Amino acid sequence: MALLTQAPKGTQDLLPRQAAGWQKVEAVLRAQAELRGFGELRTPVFEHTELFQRSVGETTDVVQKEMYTFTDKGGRSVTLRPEGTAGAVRALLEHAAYNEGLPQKYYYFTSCYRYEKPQAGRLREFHQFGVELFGPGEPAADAQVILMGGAIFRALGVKGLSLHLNSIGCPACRAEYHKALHAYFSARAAELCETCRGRLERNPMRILDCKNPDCGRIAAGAPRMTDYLCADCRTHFERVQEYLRAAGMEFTVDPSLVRGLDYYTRTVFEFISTDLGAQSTVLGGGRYDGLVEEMGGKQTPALGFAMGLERLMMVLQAQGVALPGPRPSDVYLACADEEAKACAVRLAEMLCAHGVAADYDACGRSLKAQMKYAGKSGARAVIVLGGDELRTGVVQVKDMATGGQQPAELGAPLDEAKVAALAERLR
RNA sequence: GUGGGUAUAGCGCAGUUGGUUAGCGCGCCAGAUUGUGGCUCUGGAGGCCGAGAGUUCGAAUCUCUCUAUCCACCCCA
Repeated sequence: MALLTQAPKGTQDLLPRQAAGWQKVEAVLRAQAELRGFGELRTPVFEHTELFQRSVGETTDVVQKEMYTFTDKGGRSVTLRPEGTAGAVRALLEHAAYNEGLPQKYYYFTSCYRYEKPQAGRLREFHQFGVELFGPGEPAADAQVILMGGAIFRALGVKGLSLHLNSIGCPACRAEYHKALHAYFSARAAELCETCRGRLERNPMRILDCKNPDCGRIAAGAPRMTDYLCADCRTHFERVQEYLRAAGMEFTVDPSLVRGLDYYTRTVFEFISTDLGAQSTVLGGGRYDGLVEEMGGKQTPALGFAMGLERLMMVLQAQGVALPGPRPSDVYLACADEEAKACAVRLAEMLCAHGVAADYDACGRSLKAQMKYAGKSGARAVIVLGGDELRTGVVQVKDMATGGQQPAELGAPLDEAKVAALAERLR
């Protein structure tokens, strides 16, 4: 197929039929965020490349091989955002929003870009809904964010998701743990797969996550982060679990749960679906208490999550959750002859001004074809306009569900008050 | 970046051991006595059979290369 008529690899169009479903889902997400005191944040699609290098981490796959980076005409290196947190932190610092008082609670809808090979649930342009909290260091914030995730899925009617929870500690206790892990895996390096032998030096925690059965077997006996947490981190993690239990939220502590972005500390979590392919995480997030400081701000506890909207839509689809289509017309104005067209055009605008969805034919179709279109498009009512109606100022309002007709007086010419009365009936 | 699968109409698919005008369903458009949808019937439009080479009298069908797409690894949402 010609390049001209094909969207770039890993991108998707949403036609009205799908977009209507997205709007519905977005409305639910927005409402859930606003219920909990979050306000919307909008940041640019591209940022200075350095922002992502610093926040996401130089050694991560995202930064090393997945970013859409280019030099603009002014010689600056900019990058299409691969995730949403970096921009949120930058905005917080740039506007000194912390001076307005903490906490700062943001939610956002973003498109994100990663140069990856597409597969099920993985695109080059994908969309996230996310939240970020700046300021709250207490485990109650972790609970709020996680419970909000659960509430979103409940509100959308998604079932069967499992919540995986872990703590990867603070830099201090994680260093201890890394040492222990490194020692453990080094002793068994020969049995590990090739990629894991590479991970041994770079990030031994990733070995825990390896799907190779041999590595999995070895990882099962590896030291657990939870056994190495310092007192503060341990207490924090226990509290989070306590609050979740108190709220009736089911979860499993998963010591192999590791996040791929460098900024995470302490609590990390994922909502995982069995209705997706290999990319089964619908929502992932955690705490990043060190990031604001790393970016040049004051030490500020923070946390958040992001959910993949394409993945969410895939789960909804797989579970047969019904979503609305485009809004059908409240009334379709069918013209029996050419003279009626001017009246239809005017009447439609008058009805729209009253909030009534009114449409009419502009393809030059026969009356029969107009009726057919009205029926197919789901119009709730039809008014046929022709010589009689124009003369008498009285129209028949046909209910498309029942087929019954009721007269309505509109006046000849059209009378504002009478049209308003009709609008009231149709709405 | 590394594997494997698949490419025929807008969508979903047939297409025999290579054989002449490439089919089916849905959808789309138009008709079925004059100003009324859904059901039914009739007709119609729409394909360089992913692209390019090769084998052959003859290729949607066999071979090779490329491209796209899907799935998986990796990684993540």
